[in-house]
Amino acid sequence: MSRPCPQHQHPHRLIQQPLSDLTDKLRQGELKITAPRQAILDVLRKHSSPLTIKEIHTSLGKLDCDLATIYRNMHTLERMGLVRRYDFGDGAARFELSPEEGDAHHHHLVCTRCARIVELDDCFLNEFQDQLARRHGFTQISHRMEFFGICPNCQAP
Amino acid sequence: MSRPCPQHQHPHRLIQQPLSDLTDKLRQGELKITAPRQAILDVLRKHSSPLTIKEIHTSLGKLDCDLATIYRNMHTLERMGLVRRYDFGDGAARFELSPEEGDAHHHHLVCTRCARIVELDDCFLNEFQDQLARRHGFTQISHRMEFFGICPNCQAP
DNA sequence: CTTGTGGATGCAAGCGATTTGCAATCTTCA
DNA sequence: TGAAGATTGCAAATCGCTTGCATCCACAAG
Repeated sequence: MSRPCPQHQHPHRLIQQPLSDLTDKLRQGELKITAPRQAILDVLRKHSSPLTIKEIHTSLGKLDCDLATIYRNMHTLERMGLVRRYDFGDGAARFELSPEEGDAHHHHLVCTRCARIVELDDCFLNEFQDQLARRHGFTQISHRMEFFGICPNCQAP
Repeated sequence: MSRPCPQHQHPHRLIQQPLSDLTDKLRQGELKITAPRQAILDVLRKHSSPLTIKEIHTSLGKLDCDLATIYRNMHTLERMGLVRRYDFGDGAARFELSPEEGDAHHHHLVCTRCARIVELDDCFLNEFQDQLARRHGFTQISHRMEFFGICPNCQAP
């Protein structure tokens, strides 16, 4: 569903080797392995919570690539299913590495004071979405859901 | 919680008359009753689904006030609790009149093709939020949740 | 190892939504 | 009616993000 062009299989991809590394997945998606690309994935690997483009950019440090490059890459990686996009409603998209194949997606609990992010368990909305589909005749139902609050550290003493 | 300056009660507000009209609520919030303000509320009253700033602006028709005025007013009205802000992820905030006092808030099911919006029933997340609060020590938990899909009319025949 | 080709990048300009500074205007209460 | 402060209009600025274009680089074919 998020894998592009399955009909244009290149020879080396017919060998179904285990794809343990993100680099392999890049190759599998016909993407060139470039320095910015690898660096971005490294940054995401090092962080557990979703990062904004700006945060990714500063985390890149010495490999100071253009913001446009990061924006373009996030689109590409998202289209490939390697990263997941979140929207916490503050106007800046956030990205994190997709959960391992087969894992359900999850949601977040965000502290509105310090921006600390708690990753919640698997999503429980599948059944509800099925209900919605039946009741309203919609197909391909998806959702966005995030929780906000004030974390223990930020509550007045 | 969203009512500002309760200590500066003006005489006429001490008479607890029923506030049937939004105009009264404006007055109660120490807001001046201006033409743009009334017109914006009229527009929202006439529409059942959330409107973007642009939609509000064109709906205003002959009372063609500045976009900045609408933006500023939406902030003010939101802060007063008179309107509610929604974010469907397309980069434009949407607003609708707050549900009547005591009514639970609701969520939306948005068609990603024609933008048709189905208003869903009362929200069922209160209990889950309480769990979150207990488990993670957060307070004042709120959430955003919207559903997306393809409505019956937009599905290929 | 050299090379051709298309994808990828950097740079700068552009875009849409939203915000803000400021002077002029209007609502409201005394 | 008049003063004080809120509100508006206008224009410029911001912010996140996108795009056009020339250059560059990864990579596989020779």
